[in-house]
Amino acid sequence: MNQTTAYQSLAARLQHRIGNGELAAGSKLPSERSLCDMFKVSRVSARDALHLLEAQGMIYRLNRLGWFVSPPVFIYDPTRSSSIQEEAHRQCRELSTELLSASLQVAPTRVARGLEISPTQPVYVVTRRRAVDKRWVLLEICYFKEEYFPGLLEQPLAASLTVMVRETYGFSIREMDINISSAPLDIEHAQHLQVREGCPSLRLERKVTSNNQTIAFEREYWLHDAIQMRVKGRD
Amino acid sequence: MNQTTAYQSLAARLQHRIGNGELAAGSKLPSERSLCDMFKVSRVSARDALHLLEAQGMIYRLNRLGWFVSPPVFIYDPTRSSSIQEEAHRQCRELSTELLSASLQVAPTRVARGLEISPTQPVYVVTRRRAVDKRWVLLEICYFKEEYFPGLLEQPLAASLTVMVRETYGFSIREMDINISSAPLDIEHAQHLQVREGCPSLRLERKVTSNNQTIAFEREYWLHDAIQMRVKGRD
DNA sequence: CAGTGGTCTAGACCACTTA
DNA sequence: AAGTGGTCTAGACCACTGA
Repeated sequence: MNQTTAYQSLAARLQHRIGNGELAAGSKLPSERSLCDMFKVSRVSARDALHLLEAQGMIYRLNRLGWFVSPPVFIYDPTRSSSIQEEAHRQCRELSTELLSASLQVAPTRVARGLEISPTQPVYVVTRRRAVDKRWVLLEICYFKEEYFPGLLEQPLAASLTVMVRETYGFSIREMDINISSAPLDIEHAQHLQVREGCPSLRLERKVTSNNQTIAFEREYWLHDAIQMRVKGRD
Repeated sequence: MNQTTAYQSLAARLQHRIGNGELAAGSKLPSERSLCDMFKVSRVSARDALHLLEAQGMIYRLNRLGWFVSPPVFIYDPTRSSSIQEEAHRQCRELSTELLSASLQVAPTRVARGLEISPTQPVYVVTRRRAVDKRWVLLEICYFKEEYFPGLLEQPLAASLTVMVRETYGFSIREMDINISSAPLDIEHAQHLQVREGCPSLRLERKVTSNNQTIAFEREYWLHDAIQMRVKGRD
């Protein structure tokens, strides 16, 4: 009934090669034109197959660089008390972090509302990108209330912020409100992650409170195929 | 720098018409060939524009029926104690439920592990699909431990299962383990939701426990652009 | 510079739905 | 039967990358 079209059968064959390890995780696929020759299909069909596998999270692309086999998903608890760093170590994944910017500036309206401050009040904004096994998969933007975090810009901001909040500033985090949705990446965020504008992502918003004070607000954009979330829920 | 290509400018123009209400939520877009004529582009470019808007969650398609403007996202707390039914009512959304199948059968390995039973032990399996504002957006598969739910197949299974568990069987739910990930729909699930095989979805797995007993396991597949999740987290 | 993916054209046939 | 989206071909040029 199904699997009769050219692009579906090409996708199935590639999937098979990925499954049996002929194409290893992280490795580059043959170029689109090679695939056309190898499998006797037009480039449109080859690309349709690649798009299908991309939607399924089997492969991903780096803008104009090529198509690559996806590594296993990263498992993540957004209500974490532990840092992503620690989590990655537990899963034997290599994690790297790059600081993109850090400054004191006025927060977007929605963030100001989350932080319960006036929209004209400046906050610390820290933007970073993070890679799991060398692939950039996470863009994070953290907003810190100025009053609670004196001297924040002098801290080592490429290191764990969770640890910094806990140890340098002495906050014990007890409650977090979390919001998860699917959202397209805008052009700037997409470029940082080396993907196309509009690429679907999992957006996670987190309001961080300590002793009934909202002290920070974070926004994370995860490439949708790179992450799996675990939440321990209570009634 | 950007927005110079044919498909991007077409996408932008459609987005504008959706934004200003010229194309209302739920309404059908002009056919692909009409768009080609109207905007003087090839069909490939027109489809690229539609795919972009689809990835952004602005529009969706029903297999071979056409493209439609997406209604607002449904907001949902997966650690809910209230039923989806009640939640929809609160958001003034119309919700409908259709029972697809219900039977006593052997559970898949992964589910048996979640339920902490042997892989050969039969469980009640209830499959349903649900629509928000007439669009099928959710496929749910519930596995109930046989011993805790005598006579389950005689219950009104198109009604709220949350309420049934609570009132007919007398369980008060206190804890739930939840797993959220992006997953492609297999062909059977896709057909029930009238979308294409491989279409990305948000998959939610929930282990339901009451008094430290695992009584049920649920799996939900949400169309990724239809839902936003709110989680109240604690440390 | 050669090769890559990204974009694009102008056609075509098929499977399916609706009238 | 007419119209839709789904698939497909065989080309083409461009922007960008890496050697």
